[in-house]
Amino acid sequence: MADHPPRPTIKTLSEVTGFSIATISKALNDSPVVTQATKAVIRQAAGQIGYAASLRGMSLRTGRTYQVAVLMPVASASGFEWDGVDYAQILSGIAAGLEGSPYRMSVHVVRDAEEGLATARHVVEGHLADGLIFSGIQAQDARVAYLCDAGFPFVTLGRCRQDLTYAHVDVDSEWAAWAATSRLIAGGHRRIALINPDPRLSYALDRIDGFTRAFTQANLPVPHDLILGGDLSTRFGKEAALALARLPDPATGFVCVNESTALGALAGLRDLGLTIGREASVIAYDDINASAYFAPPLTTFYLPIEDLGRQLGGFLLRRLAGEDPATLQQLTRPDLVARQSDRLERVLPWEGNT
Amino acid sequence: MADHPPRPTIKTLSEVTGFSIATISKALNDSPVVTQATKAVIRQAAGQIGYAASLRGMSLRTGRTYQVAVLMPVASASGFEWDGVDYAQILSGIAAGLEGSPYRMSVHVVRDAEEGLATARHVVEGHLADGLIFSGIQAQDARVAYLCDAGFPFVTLGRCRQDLTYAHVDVDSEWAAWAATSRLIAGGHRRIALINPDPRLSYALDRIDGFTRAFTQANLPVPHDLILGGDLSTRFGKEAALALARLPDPATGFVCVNESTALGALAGLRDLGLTIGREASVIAYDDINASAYFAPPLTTFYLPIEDLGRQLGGFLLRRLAGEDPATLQQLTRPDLVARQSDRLERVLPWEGNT
DNA sequence: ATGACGCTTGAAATCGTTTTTATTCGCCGC
DNA sequence: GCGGCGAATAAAAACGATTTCAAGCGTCAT
Repeated sequence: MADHPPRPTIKTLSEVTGFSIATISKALNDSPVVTQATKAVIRQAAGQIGYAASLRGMSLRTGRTYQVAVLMPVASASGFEWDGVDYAQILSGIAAGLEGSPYRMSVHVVRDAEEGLATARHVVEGHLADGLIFSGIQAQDARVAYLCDAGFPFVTLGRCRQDLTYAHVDVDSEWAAWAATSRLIAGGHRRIALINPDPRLSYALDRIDGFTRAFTQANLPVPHDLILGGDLSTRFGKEAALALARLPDPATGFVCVNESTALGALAGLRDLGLTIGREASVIAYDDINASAYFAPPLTTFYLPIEDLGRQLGGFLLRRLAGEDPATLQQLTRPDLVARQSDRLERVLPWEGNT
Repeated sequence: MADHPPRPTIKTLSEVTGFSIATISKALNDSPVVTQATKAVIRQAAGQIGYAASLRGMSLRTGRTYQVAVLMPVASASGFEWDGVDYAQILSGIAAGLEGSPYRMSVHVVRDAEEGLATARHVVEGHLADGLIFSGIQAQDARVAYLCDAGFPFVTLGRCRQDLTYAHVDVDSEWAAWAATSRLIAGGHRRIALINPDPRLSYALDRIDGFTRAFTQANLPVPHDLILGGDLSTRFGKEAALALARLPDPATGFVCVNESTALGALAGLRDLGLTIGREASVIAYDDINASAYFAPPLTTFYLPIEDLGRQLGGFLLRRLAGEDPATLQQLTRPDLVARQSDRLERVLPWEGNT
């Protein structure tokens, strides 16, 4: 190991300037008790010798860690199948939202919701971080309940269905599912499938709500038999599409939860010899801009997940500054990106009547 | 905020057991100066009251942070185009490799190599972590050189081309490119393109080497004009394939750097009305198991990136324990996953001669 | 003249560990 | 009987910051 020159501490700065360490500390923290003149001298000297407060020292004294913990879900259950979620982009956004603050980001990998709760507990009880960010919110979410109860600052990507006040950023899944379904209905589809994630997830329920609303608004029966919940893997998308398209009264429209499942659905429909855009239509949530390159390019609802991450980071910072969580809530509506035709081109028996 | 019962410190434990905090500390660190009997008593009591040493305190005293920093590259340059890299899986692997140790993982987002160097410097000089893990190694990599020089423990995913000894995990890209190219040559292709990443990356050069070796071994001229370097985006894959397939003497075989570019290449070739698997063939590196669902399913070389991550974590732990970096080096050969036909089916002028 | 009062700065305590040094105590040898 | 030694534990210093409280020092009213 090469030996670096020892990094300056507050003591070094004290010797250099002649002020006591107490004054130095107060000056650098902009305390009102020290004169502007003194502050100026100290700041100047600090810049001069390249002093930066040691997070370790601060941390021990203040009890704060200057760390933000992020719970990153990873779908090891499905054997690391691709799930179409670019979590790196979310992390990138969070980091961007934290930029300029002294907070750094630590990432904890969690395999499922139970492990998520255990990790949250661990972080809180071990004071491993000052705040928490996580996603994959369930309708009844034990982590949200626990953290609210513990009074620990956190922001979630997604909302649970419990009556709790907490900071969150979310996407209007109900609206998106409604819009996607309505679009397919307008294109002549009647047998529309909803390829959904794990039904315990809050946004899975939101999507079902939107899906249902589209049918009731159009005065059509809701095809409950075409709602399938699974994981986000391409494999599930394919299996689901195959099953749904092989029914006696098959599905012709598919509202997929994301691009990964949509890719699977396309593969399944292709295997059945169906031409997408003519005999079947697929619509998806789009996190990563890949559906533009599918065959055919898919109509999607685009979520700027990097922006959402940025919001998460920003909200957590404000929450840490003491802001009321009730004011830190945001709902984003995804943008429609129309690509492939959603029109069913075979003869529609009900066409004449409309 | 709800108030927790204050977490037990070493002082609490001292009061409970009657031993001094010095003895407690030594006992828990298994120092030989304290008797087995005393250790047993102290450990028992520690378990009883649920004592866990505060990382803050340890950190301040020892100078260690018990953190491992990971530099996560994010391709914001291309406007968050999908790059087909599931960094979450790598992080998951690293976390798995770190499991059981007191080390946690902090993630620093870096946009390019320069920022990577700046962040590495910041981590080292600010003592933000005890070790570093990063990827995207360039042939001449400033980060590797700096960290070697500073004597800071690190492990890389990838090898640079400088004569330095450091811990690393890598994939045999030379071999993979050779194998992919050879396979296409055997399938009758002569105009084979290499869709490569940024040519400053070390593995980009490895791939060119393997590509070249396949041609020289087959006594064929190397089509230097068909080597294109860009980013990992689907967009680049498409643009590259379009350009290469429109040449007067067009490429018919495409060795892509990953599934994202391969998806783009497929889209481009499809736009030109070419049938993949008959008039053109595409082979790729496969990180995420998505190519099985492409049209047609692609032949790939599969990289188990979660395993690589695990190795990275394990190696760093051993490096932190003082192990010689020369013993912490590993090269993995990816597995061939044969899917689509690599055979060129139009009439081959040279077929008669072989 | 003196005590109270601002105003600014300094001394000291504190956070929870580890590590160096000191202390206690029994025992052995002379 | 006493110095010395080894083994076990205790005391104290240190890491680098923040925070509480005290101190110095003009100014002004009494």
